[in-house]
Amino acid sequence: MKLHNSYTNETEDFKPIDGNKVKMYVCGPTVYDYAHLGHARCYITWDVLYRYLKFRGYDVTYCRNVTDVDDKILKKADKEGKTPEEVSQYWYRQFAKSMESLNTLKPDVEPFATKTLGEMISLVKDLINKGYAYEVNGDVYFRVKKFSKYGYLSKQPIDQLESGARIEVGEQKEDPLDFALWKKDEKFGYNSPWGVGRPGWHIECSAMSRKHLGKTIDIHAGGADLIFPHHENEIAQSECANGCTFVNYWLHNGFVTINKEKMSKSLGNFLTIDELLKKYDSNTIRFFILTNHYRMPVEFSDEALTSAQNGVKRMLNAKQTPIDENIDITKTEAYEKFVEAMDDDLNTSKALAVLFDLAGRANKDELGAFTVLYKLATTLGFSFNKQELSEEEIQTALKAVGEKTGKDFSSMDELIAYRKQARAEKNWAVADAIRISLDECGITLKDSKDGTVVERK
RNA sequence: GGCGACAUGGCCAAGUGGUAAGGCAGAAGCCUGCAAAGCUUUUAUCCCCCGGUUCGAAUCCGGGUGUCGCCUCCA
Repeated sequence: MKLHNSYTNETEDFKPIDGNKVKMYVCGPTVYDYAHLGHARCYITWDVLYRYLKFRGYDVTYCRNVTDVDDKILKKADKEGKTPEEVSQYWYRQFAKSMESLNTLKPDVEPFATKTLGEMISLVKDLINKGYAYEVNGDVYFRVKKFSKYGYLSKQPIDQLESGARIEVGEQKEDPLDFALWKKDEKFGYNSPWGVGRPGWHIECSAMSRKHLGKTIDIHAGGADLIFPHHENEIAQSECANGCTFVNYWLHNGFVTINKEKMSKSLGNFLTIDELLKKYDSNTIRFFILTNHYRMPVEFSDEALTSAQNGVKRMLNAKQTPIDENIDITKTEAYEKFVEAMDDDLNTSKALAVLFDLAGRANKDELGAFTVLYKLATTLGFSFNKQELSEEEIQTALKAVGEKTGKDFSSMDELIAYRKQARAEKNWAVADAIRISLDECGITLKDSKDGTVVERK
């Protein structure tokens, strides 16, 4: 399989360090606010990679950290009169819920920064001992100029970076390029050899990655906005401390844009996952994201989401047959095409075309087509679980139909039976009134040879 | 200013040297009491513009134009 490595800027053959074992790290969220569609894209993309690697037989260890020590968390805690732990715990739960709603798999390891402080401190110590870092009045900085490969990932000439670098008030860096590994913080800090303070953001990932996956890992992924400075700094820290390559494959996803601008917290032009899920289901959001290649920008619009909704409906509403476990899907042409597409740097757009072809064949009663569709679509993280109508929805609908027809219905079955009778008597007016009334309640009624079904629109 | 990416039908999008996948929307037909769903058919002599290389380019090279991103926290 081939993956595009941001470090070399080339699409390379993927070869794990150790046989079929894959160590994969994804930069997780800083938990202080709602996750938005941009986050959804990132975590869905890497969820698909995780699922696909497993599908291809790799033994994957997926680590995604939680940054629970950060200026923004402290600010929020201060503002709301809560402890930083209360804030981060609350928002972590929200994040976890959103991820679950989006049908992403839980990472194998989900470390919290505050639970990895020992490793961070030992990493900073290593860097100081090797001369790559220095302490000034309780702050510790990394000596960027000592690491000759600095700027390689972001393709930035060092002199260019230099012209943009600034020393903030209160900082005592040797060089404007240097970045903080540890910041003095007497109010919210933790004990360290340099006094009470907090870790810098970049050291967190270096430490959590080393602790849970080791010194050299196969894949490190995240949003393209993390390339500089976050990932650049991680490389500097890890490679200087460990004396070996940090990551073999750097993978970065593109942004979600809205009105052609990057969707982000700072611009305030974001849609939260929760808001979105009120209007569109998780399959729709996943489909919307997977129609584009993961490195390309994706423009959000309601039109695009509606188009995704219609598309995914066609794909997943294919005529279902029981899953036949006797079918060896790897022997099918669809599997070959699917794998060829996905092996090519996760060409999900092409992979979806394979699924549409299978859906069409399932609808034409081709034996086994649905089984293959089911297995491949779930590999991309789509869910075939139809959301049942809730009791509340049913009661509301029964009431609405009751008012229209002047009849009391105690159950949906009774309603359907009544309508069946009406149809048998060619009482189209009643039959149609019921269907229209249900439609107004957001429920679609379909008549087919096999009977009548009702489902959410 | 430095660095990077992108430009394909009404919309989204794949394709990176051999004659334009797929989805959405639209149209026609079949099916249906009518719908919905499904099935069948149908929509780009052309891939931002101008040059060049080649038997042959959307695909390679040069030059434009436009859009976006990173260079500060950011998925």
